Amino acid sequence: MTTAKTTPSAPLAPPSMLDGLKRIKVPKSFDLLSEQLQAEIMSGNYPPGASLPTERELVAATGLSRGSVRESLRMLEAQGLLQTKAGRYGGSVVAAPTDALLNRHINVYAKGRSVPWTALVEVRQALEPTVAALAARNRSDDDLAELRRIAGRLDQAAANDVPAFLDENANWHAAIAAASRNDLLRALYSSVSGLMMEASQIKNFASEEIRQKVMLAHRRILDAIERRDEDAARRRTERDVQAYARYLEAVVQATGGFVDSSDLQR
Amino acid sequence: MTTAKTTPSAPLAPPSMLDGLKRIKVPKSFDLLSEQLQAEIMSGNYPPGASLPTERELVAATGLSRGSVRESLRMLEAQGLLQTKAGRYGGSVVAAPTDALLNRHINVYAKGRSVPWTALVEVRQALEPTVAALAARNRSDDDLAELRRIAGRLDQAAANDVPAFLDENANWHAAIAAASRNDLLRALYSSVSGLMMEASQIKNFASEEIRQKVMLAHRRILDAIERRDEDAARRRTERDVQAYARYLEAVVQATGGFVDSSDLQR
DNA sequence: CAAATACCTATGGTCCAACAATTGACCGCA
DNA sequence: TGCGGTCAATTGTTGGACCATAGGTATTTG
Repeated sequence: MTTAKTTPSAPLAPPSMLDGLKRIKVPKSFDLLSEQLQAEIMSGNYPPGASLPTERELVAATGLSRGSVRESLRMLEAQGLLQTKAGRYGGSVVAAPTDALLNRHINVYAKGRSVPWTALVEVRQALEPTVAALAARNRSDDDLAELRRIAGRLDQAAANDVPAFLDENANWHAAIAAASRNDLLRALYSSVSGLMMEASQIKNFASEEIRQKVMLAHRRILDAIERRDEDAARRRTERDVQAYARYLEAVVQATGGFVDSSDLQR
Repeated sequence: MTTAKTTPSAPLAPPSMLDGLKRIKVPKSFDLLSEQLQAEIMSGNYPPGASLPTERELVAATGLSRGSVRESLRMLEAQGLLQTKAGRYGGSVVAAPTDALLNRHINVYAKGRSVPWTALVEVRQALEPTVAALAARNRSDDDLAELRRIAGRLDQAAANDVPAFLDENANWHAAIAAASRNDLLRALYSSVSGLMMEASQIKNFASEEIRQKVMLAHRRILDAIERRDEDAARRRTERDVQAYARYLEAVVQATGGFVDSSDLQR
């Protein structure tokens, strides 16, 4: 090393060899393989249903050990990209990511970051009016029939059966989301909605009065969806969601505490 | 076996032993462990930063082999719940799920399911007005300064530097999302927004005229955010997003084709 | 001939043991 | 005090072996 390194009196600004260097991350073998496989799959060369090579073939192709190969496969499996079957003619098959998987990941994110309850309400506030509007636009007759059935069961349960009411309410939201005919929107909305429901149950949110209001609100929205009136569906949902948000705020004020998702943790 | 099994003339309705049985799914060891660890982490007993037992301790505690334990850890790592370091005093520590991870999962979902471009637009249409409104409500002075800087660079790039323009536009959206002070909303919006940007780039969407309109729209929204005018921010964003959607529809009509996310796949 | 049955075997699932690579802490020296 | 080397615990990776699973196929059976 030259003495210039530490002498402050160096005549020229010493061009350090360090300049061209950045943080070096040593990749792990299983990371490399899993990224490679993921790229391959997402490139479209392996559509859902396509079979991956067997573990032993991957071992031969990559030069890695079977353990490392398996760790890579587990990573893709955890992301919902793969599904693995044992036995002869088994193996790993490319899978279409499911709503349930995305739901889990959103759950992990929300709980892991302790996303406050208010934030969930805000996201719902953003999504639900559009969901309703799209449902009004794209619903099928079957969707409508299903919504009617759920609304009926909701009416029945509203009077005395709180658990059933909450359950049917969840079904209601899921059904509207399905009717919107937008996979991504449905998945996102269902996740957030489910997260909130969970919180509502814990907070014992379904008073008699609330249940009645929810019921009526659903009826009005159902009406708009039936008439395929997008604007009405959107406006009515906006109103309901805002009312809910205000009510929530009042409750938070009343209980004086800050309600966050840690309440969700059993 | 009794002969009654196949005789149709059995006097009584034969109460079959099969009645109480349902489909049995044999669990894999690594699935069991990973679920157990995930439950433990999400229960809050292990907040981000907490250390998990070492692999060999887990082996001792569970009776599984180290390979199975490692496969479990890889699954959690792929979900963003863990981060593992090698070396003495290394090991697995609980991590707070990052936006990047959720982004990846949403990408996997959208591309894996070939979510059409129009669906992305719809989700954006749902999220962006609320994002803008919340940004107007919750922005800090630093947020505002950052937005101003980006708007300035956007103006500069609009005339001739399309790549820089697209880049700064992405920054703009990210900055607004950050100013909304809602982690989940920010993560969801950034993901969807990024997905759309990618598509826009490929479709060569940034004509001179469009760039000018985008610039003006941003200026108007920036103004509303500066004045902390939630309603204005929401309304203006709604208008812009709708205009964008209509423009998109026109382009789709013109090209005559159906544009879906498979265009994103290289 | 048809149906039930018994193998057959390729594939993932699991375990074990060993060694390599990594990395923070510790210690000794100048 | 600061620097460098050593140490040791922990993950990373490999190889091999055997078990469990499950679809196909041949065989037996009626």
